[in-house]
Amino acid sequence: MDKTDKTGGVPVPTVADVAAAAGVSTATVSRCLNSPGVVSEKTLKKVLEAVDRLGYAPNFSARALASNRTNMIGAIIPTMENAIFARGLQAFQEELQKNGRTLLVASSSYRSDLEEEQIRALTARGADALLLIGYHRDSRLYEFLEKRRIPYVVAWAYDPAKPHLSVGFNNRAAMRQLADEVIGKGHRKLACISADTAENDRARERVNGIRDAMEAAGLDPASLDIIETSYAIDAGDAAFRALVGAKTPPTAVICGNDVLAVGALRAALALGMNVPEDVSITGFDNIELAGLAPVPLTTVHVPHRRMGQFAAQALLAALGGTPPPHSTELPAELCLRATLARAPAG
Amino acid sequence: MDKTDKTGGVPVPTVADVAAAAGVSTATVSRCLNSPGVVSEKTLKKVLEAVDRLGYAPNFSARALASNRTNMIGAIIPTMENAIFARGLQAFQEELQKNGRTLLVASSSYRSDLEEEQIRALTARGADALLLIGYHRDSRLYEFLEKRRIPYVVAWAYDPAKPHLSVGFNNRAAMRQLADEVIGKGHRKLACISADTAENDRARERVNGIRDAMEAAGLDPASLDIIETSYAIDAGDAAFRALVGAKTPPTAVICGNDVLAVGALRAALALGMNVPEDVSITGFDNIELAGLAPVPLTTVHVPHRRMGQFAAQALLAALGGTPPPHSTELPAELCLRATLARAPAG
DNA sequence: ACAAAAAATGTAACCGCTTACATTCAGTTT
DNA sequence: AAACTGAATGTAAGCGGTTACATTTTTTGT
Repeated sequence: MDKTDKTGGVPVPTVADVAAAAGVSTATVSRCLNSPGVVSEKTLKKVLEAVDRLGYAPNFSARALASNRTNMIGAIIPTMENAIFARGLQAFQEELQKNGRTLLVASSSYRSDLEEEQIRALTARGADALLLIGYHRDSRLYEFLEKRRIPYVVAWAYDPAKPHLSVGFNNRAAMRQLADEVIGKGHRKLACISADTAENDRARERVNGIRDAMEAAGLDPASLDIIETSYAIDAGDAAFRALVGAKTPPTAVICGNDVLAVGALRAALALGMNVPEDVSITGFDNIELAGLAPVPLTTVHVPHRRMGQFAAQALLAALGGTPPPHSTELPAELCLRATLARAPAG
Repeated sequence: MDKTDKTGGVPVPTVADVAAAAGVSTATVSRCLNSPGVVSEKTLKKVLEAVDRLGYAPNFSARALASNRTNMIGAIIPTMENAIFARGLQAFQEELQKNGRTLLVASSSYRSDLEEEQIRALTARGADALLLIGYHRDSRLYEFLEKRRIPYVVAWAYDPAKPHLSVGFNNRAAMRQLADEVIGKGHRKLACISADTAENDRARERVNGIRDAMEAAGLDPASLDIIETSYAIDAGDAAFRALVGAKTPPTAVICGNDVLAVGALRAALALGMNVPEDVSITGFDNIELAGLAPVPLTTVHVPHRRMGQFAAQALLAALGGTPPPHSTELPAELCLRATLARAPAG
């Protein structure tokens, strides 16, 4: 306690100071803080009293070094910009906090190369476990994590065939359900605005879900017009204009997420079309925006908060050992609003 | 390299391994990584070669313990739920990343007690610097940070009178500007839906801005109906209903942020009112939602991304020493859309 | 009351890295 | 060639905790 820290700040008390103040050894202080059960009532009280008299707080770097765990959990998400992951991330963080863990965040901007970099960066930083979005990534990375014994959970997707711990929903089935609904309304000429499907398994599965529905309904899946673009309102707007400019414009445009759908909707209205009378538009995610759009969006409700919370619990279980973590499939439910209606006659 | 890590994972190479492989001392390895300038070309190459042959990555906890800096920067924001802080936080993180720092996140749910807890938690975790939102907090906390010599930046607000490093805009002046515009449209009976002003200086300043405008226009500031509520769409909806139920309902409802405004707008439309013919509604922030609401929202545009980026730069400067950091006032500009119009005759 | 078992506490090594200081080495200067 | 530099490298002492193991204290059984 008598030495000032390197930056000239105020001296910060250490275990040794607390030990001295309480008249015990540093080991006992450490035990009082980490496994209070094994020390006697009397010393526990004595030590805790000293702790808060001195305002002691353990140095996490030292603790991390000695115990080989940082109590930090990393999350690598495609973006924090819009609400797609924000709610889930918030829930994830709340759950971690409740359990004394801290959240490390990095964003990959939907790029695999950046994601890889971030995974390595966060593990180097000592993240005890990781939250990852979707399954698509180089198998090298999965091997890296397995070798290092770093627990991870794949969220926002659920595929029982995949060997990874995951918490999410079946993107393909959810979109299939929505597409069934669309087709049930008499739409025959469908189009789709999607994120890049090459590196984004959720986007890919959603498109597959549409194809499944078409096939089941006797429509040719190849007749589905697909535009792949980035997840932005303007991109949705532009894509929609391209689609309706085609020789046989679709009567329904199924979008890979709500952001694209809102962009498409904006374009439709700007072009003087009536939604849903002239064209139906659907989204995916059910972010706040969806219910508040100029025409409330028909979409698929994704259980953001529960996903975040369950993902945190799964990782904590994986770290703590008990009970063993298990993958969880959460339901994604149709959310029917105003942008979907019967196909115009013709 | 011959010992396996505690969890039974694969052995992770250490400086000692690299040193042995390169035939130098650990000090030299450390220097190659941290100040390559002071070692000879030859050894540098030798060491770097060994580093990537062994796949060595420094252990950050050890590094942090030894060097007394973690290269992690903490951000404590009220919420990640909606887009209010998300864009800024994303920009903040990008800038940190570009400079080899990692972002630690905690959210306070707009509660001072939780914020205090988080500030202490993140500093205990070793955050080298902190991003804080707004000025309002116990002076004990500021003293704590000063004593510990932990740089911090206050963002989303800018008040030259405050002694803290800050990056943001003048909430009062920005709202004043908007209120001037509202009053200029002939509105005389104003109301305001705000977040709690007791613990939220940004909310408070915004309300003060409205009062400034009223005073300047010869209106009695005391005639401003204020409802304080939480930042949620439903809260805005409920507050609006309460306001229009009064004996002399306002012709313009100025909301503390876009989320509240969208709620108010929803309520107005649900009540069968025409916006802006029957009532004007304004927001604040210009989040994505604002431009896409059923009636596009008149609001104040806040430079989210630049704030995040500048805040990061200011902290990096404070840590690096050069150049010395300085507070920055960014402009917040009026964003006139459809929800504001002339007051109805009467 | 005494030995044995159990519980509580202390001692000290170690986690992996940085860095002050000591040492070595190569190049100048005289 | 000796003495003197300054640059490059090595040695080893921490950084602040945790924890295996040793030791002391308390409890239990007879």
